[in-house]
Amino acid sequence: MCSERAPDDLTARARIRDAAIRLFADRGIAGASVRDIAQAAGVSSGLLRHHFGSKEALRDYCDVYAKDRTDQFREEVFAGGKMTDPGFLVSHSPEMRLLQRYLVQSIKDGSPAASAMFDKMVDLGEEWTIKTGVATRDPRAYGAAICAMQLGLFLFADQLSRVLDVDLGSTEGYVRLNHALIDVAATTMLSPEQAGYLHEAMDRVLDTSPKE
Amino acid sequence: MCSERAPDDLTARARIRDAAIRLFADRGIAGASVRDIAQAAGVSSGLLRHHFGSKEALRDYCDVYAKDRTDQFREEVFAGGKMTDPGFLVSHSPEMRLLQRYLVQSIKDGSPAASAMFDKMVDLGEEWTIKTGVATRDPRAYGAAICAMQLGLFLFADQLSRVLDVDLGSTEGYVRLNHALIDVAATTMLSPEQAGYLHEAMDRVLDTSPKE
DNA sequence: TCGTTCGCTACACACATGTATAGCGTACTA
DNA sequence: TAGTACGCTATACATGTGTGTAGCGAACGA
Repeated sequence: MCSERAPDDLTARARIRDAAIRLFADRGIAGASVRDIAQAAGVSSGLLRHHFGSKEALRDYCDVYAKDRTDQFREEVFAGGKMTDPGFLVSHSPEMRLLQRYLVQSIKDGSPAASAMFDKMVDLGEEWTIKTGVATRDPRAYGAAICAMQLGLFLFADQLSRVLDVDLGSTEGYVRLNHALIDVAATTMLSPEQAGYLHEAMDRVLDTSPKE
Repeated sequence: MCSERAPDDLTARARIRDAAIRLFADRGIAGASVRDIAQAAGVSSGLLRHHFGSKEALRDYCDVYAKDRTDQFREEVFAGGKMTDPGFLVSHSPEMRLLQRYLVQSIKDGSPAASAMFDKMVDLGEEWTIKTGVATRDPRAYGAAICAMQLGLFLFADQLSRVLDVDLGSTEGYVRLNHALIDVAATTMLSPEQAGYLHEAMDRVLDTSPKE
């Protein structure tokens, strides 16, 4: 799709994997059947089983493929000397955007491999929070929250496309949303006074509702 | 659950609705079968059909119920004179938290009623963005983004619970996450210079990749 | 050249799901 | 008191799903 790829990677096995990633990303893991995937890859469903054994095993394979491919792409970008926020850069490639959508679905449904990736994301988010000195008493929860929010965004792509009246899969929609996200990251939605008030309110919640 | 409720609302019909909302919230719309819902409500699946006609109709009923109930709760809170951010307050009630989780699932899967609720959320977000003078050129995208991120958070509750090692369904976990969210809303993740640089980078993306 | 592996298809099995229908008992009413 | 509407169950049907198996043809090595 993007960088060089082994020629024999256009085999049926690779086509199945690509079709699976696309359908999983579009419909969620449970929403894509093995027959749909096989048909999208232009093969029989038996061949899918022949190559991967089961739907779950196919998903595992897609997990490691998506992770490896993403890491590889990230390294290429870094090696290319483009030293801006990697989190933003990675998603500029259509292939990376697809893999990202897939990984979000996979993380949401919670496979071991995907959960491990989420853990790593949160670890990085926590490190970043501490390193940059964000004003929070709970860097881990802070990092986890921004990770989950970032990922959650992808799950509402359809709704966002409708509300913004632009296809978020297109470059135009993608750029428009990212401009907004930059603004979200660069602005503040609560004043320190408001934040303090809300923190106190939350503590009161903890005190007044010990039951449940 | 929370405020007063008509006594005859404990009928099988109501139990089905409550069970549906709970299972839909936990497993997603497609992930909860009518048989599971019926069993959770302690009735036969035939009765579910007798009362609601179809799974889709049941979902529609849950949509309007959740919406009405949320609006009602919000009004009660406002009438009670507690004038803090309603967005936060609403979710302090366990029932409201459940309904919120249900609505997130329903919006994600995109029923007409749920889509209308998302539209309204985005409208409010846009208004708020303009009214408070947030520094963005695209208030609608800004409002839509924060709505989607807020909702998306709920879809990763399991992952967040694992990573933070606390049950997000408990008051303790809920409070901890909300403290972090307040910090996210009160802090800035990008300096104006960084934001400006990224905005320029995004514009360059728009220029350099007209194909696709 | 023969045998074996391998990519691949067709088909079948068991099960879950949404939907549909027949029928039973009770409560209310004319 | 007879009839009827209603709440409710049991069961069946059609379909889609993941999985399993039998078998075919080509390629490749002994």
